[in-house]
Amino acid sequence: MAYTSFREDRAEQGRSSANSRSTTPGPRGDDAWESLRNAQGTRRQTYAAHDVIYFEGDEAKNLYEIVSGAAMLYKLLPDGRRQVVEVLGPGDLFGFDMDTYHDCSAETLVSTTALVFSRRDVEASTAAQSHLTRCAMQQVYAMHDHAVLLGRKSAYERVASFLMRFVPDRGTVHCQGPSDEDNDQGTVQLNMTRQEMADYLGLTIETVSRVISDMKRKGVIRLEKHDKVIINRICSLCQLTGAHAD
Amino acid sequence: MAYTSFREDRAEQGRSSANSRSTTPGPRGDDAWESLRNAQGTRRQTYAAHDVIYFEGDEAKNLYEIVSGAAMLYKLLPDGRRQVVEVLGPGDLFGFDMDTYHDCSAETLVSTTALVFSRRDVEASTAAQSHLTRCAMQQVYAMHDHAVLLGRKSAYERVASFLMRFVPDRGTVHCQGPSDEDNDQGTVQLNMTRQEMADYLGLTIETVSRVISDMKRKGVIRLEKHDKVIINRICSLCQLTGAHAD
DNA sequence: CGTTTTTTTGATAATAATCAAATTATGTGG
DNA sequence: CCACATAATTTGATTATTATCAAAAAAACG
Repeated sequence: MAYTSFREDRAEQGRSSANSRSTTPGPRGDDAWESLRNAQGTRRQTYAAHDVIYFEGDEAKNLYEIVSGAAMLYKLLPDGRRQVVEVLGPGDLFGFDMDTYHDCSAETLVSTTALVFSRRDVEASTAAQSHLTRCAMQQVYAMHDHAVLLGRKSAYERVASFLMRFVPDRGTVHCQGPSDEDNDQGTVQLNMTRQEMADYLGLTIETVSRVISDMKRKGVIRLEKHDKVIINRICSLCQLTGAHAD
Repeated sequence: MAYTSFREDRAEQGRSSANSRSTTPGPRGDDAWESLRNAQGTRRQTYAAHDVIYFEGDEAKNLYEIVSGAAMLYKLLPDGRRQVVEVLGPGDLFGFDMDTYHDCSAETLVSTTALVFSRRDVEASTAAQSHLTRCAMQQVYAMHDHAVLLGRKSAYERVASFLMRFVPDRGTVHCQGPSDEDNDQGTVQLNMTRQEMADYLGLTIETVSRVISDMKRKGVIRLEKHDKVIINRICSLCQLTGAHAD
């Protein structure tokens, strides 16, 4: 089993979890959102890897939805320190700081296709607001988890948490353990450089590298070409995230 | 001039900044929100200081709006490490993880009055969604800033940033400098214990205490009774936040 | 006024950053 | 396809920052 670090299924997941509480058959706001995708002002845009989509401080005119690929949002301190605040994949929305100016810069990690919505269209559609709200809430959730990682986890725990994030159906509250007890492997395609990982995890590039090397030495993971991580036992890696009691 | 650490004017600020982009005279969603405040299922609740409003994992039935006072949201790791992820004041909304369960615990910092909205009412009002969206976006903004603080700032910079956060109209992009060049003082009433500050800033209680003592020694601030900070020169403190080039 | 809690201070240890160099991967033109 | 140049990653030695452990001082409370 192999999967990329940016789940194709994340949009679907959000949708289904949102529905789980509702007794109505389909998502309410998503029909409106679907029609926005075909609106006049909506266009499809492709970017190369490491293209800047917008800079922090640019006027916020558009809202973006990733169709395929991956992007990151980051902020810079004047002395050059960088913090990557979000890593986004298909189905994720960004740029919806629609009031005035973008609070972050946005850059692709790999070659990416995105839908670009105009502010006018989104604001005009009250029905689409509920989809927007749900996405914003989802991001607040993700940021809460990330605050725990940045504020309270060790370097080892941060890297382990980062890798686990890209393993589907594992490490979450709903985790049912391995489907096959004897073969609990997984493959994660890292679409980020060590520097990008470091800036996301609040570490230096050297520390990230050292932790990965150490995990390799301990037999937790195996590498293929620096950017492909084979997890030997997912459960073992999960134990290293700090999210488990034992 | 004295002000509490939890601005009474924050709700107003959010509203006015939201309007600045619009040519319509009044906020659109806020009328709907105002009517929700008087809805059937809405009640007013008061809490003592350090009351738990809900626990992480509790079913999310309600949405809360702080009328007066202050609260924090936090997450715990199984070994007891705590991260305070948000500090909230009047006008702020929380608990809107309405899908399933609360992702954080919520606790008051001081005695607090809140409006409690029922999930049903909020979901029924599509117009109110835009207010909800705006609040969620505002929280995403705040979390981005906090990620920079947690991931990239030193202990000294974290404490300085924390104090500056409660100085109105200063330290933001819109800061116009001191109104009176010779008297750039300010007073911040800390409504948090050292432990709560430490858990918010990703530090230990000892480090927070040491930084504050050091700022005192250097003449940047002055203390009154541990929880009242007098900033001698706001600009000097601002220089210590890491957000300035020089 | 004594007790309890919170905060501060001190000494030491641990973790991760920094500085420096080696190694490995990637890309290019012949 | 290979040699070379360039960029990214890894590894090593050392330092800096913050955590931890321990105790004293100050504040809050009944």
